[in-house]
Amino acid sequence: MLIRTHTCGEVRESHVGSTVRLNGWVNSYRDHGDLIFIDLRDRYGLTQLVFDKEEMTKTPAIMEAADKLRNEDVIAVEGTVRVRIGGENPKLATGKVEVVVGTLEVLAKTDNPPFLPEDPTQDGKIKLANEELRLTHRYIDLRRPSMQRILSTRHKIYQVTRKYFDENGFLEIETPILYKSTPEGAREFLVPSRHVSGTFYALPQSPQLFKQILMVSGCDRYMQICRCFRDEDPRADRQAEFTQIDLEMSFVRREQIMTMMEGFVRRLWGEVAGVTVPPMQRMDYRTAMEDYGIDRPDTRYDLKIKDISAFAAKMDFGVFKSVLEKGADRPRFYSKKGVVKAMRVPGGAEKLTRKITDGYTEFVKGFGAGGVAVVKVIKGEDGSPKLDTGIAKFLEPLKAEFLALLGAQVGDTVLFVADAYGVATKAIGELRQKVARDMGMVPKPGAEGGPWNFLWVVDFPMFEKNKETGKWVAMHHPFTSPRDDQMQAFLEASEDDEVTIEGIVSAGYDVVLNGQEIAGGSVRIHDRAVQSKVFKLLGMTPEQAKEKFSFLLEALSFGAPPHAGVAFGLDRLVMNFIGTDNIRDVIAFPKTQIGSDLMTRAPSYVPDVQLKDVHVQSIAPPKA
RNA sequence: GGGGCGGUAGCUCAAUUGGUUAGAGUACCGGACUGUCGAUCCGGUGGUUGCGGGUUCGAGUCCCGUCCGCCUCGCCA
Repeated sequence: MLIRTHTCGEVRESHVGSTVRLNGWVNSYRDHGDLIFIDLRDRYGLTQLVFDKEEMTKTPAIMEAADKLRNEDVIAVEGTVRVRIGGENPKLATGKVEVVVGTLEVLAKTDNPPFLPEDPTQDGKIKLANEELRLTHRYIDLRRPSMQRILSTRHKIYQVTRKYFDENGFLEIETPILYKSTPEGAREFLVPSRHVSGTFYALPQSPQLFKQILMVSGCDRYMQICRCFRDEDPRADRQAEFTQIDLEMSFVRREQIMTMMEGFVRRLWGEVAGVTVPPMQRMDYRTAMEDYGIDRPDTRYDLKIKDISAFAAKMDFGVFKSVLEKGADRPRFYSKKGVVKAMRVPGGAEKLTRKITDGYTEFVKGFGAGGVAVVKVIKGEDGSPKLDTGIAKFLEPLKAEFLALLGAQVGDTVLFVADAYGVATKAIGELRQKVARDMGMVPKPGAEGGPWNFLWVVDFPMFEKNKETGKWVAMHHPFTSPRDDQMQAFLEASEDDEVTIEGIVSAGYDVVLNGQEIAGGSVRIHDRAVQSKVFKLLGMTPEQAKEKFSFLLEALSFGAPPHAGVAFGLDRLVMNFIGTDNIRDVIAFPKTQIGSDLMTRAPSYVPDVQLKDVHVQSIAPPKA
């Protein structure tokens, strides 16, 4: 075989006159009979090859072989670099030169490929094949230049991550993939044991407990780029199998680990995107929920939400009145109290047509809310603001107060959602994001010059009530510590003191980037008594806690240092750098919505003998 | 588990809204061509319209079921 001396991306004018060998795939061919051009591709780029009959008088067989070359054949060539005779191709980095082939070796002929690994063009003349087809033949799809760029960006992130944490004294330590089942939170993937019939491992949702135990082990600073598994339905930005940058530090409190994380974010964006990340803002959970209706606010646009319940109570509008009257008045975050929330949309009067705002009602219904009330502020005949459409007549008697309350001006639309606190908050929070998109207020970061808005969200509640069971569940996870100044109150709180427990704030923190959670973590509990109390509040008996987490509780009782940690969603980091909304784009071999790998056709049926080995019997009907 | 969208040559899409033999571009096959770079020109092959039922004189089109893919609600400690 003609082993390559250069890649297809590096041949330049400086190579003119020299003999080179190239290996790669036929990207395209232009056959003029006795003159054939081939664009040869590898992951570094394209180089034009020329097969010229006049130069092949001694080896005419090469012309015949070149004539038969087709897209995606794999070849090796040896030839001479020269300046292009037909003029430069400015689209290619190698566009000033070409290689006149003297020797051709066909390394592999291809069958007619189901699609060609071409990136879509701006003009729409080249379109991507179906994702389904591309995933089935992912080996072809990954040849696309943009997929190669994604894989290399991902690689770069791995390298910067390891370098940063290595420089800061972190040890990279692998934790088991065959984990203990701890069925809190996400549904787990189970793996049956062959040695002990009837028992199962679970694949880790995260290496949470092992990394805490590494702290007890004196490892002091740990990191790992690890695969995590959650057997829940996926979304455009969620896969059952995903990658985290996982870490944990000993002898720190919240401030120290947040500083370490910010340093990482700054390094990563600096090295991968050439972006200087300013000091990150902080927002407490309560403010996020009140002003943005979500725990991961997108601060690239303003569109703040305002609770106008007190004002709305003065309106003679039946819908608002009945909402405000219904619902138990519970004091904190998950109050069932009826509220009226409003959002002023600057410039909305023109852009948000009746059709669009009608759509908003359908939209919020999806989140359990009844609908969206609308009012427009238009210019009256005397030039002063006038309320128009929707609920204008109900607002008219309180117009001045209303305009002042929301700072509404001519040209604005104000949208209202009235419902129980939790429903209204969620609905208008989601609506806020939709309105921002509809209004064209969401700039794309990176290439389009939009901002990278990083934000810490802190001071989450420790616990929330499960809507169905009415039991306490940990908002983050049950190993999260109360904030230091809350510890005393937490330990002293009686279990049935719901008001106090609901008000306990944790030492957790999330990193939010442009409305997306990219990392989350917390100071952990390192005191066995605190951990036991959390388990108890979550409804676990001491026996159950012991059965599930005895190793943790024991570890905590044998000298556990104060520690804290974080996990970054690596796939989402890549998505941000690449600018895609599709997580499958940034994973080499992703799965579909029902968890199948279209290329390998996993999952698959296995022979009964294999099941018998692991003491499992399938209750599913046999399938051909 | 719920809601929505989609599946037509290898690929990307059409098919006058139920009406003749399901078309086009591209890919592929054959031919021509020495300066192309989306090469061009000429000719050709290629379809159980995802699958199974039903309605109808007649179904790619309507109905039911099913499979697959995507988006989404729930879910994701």
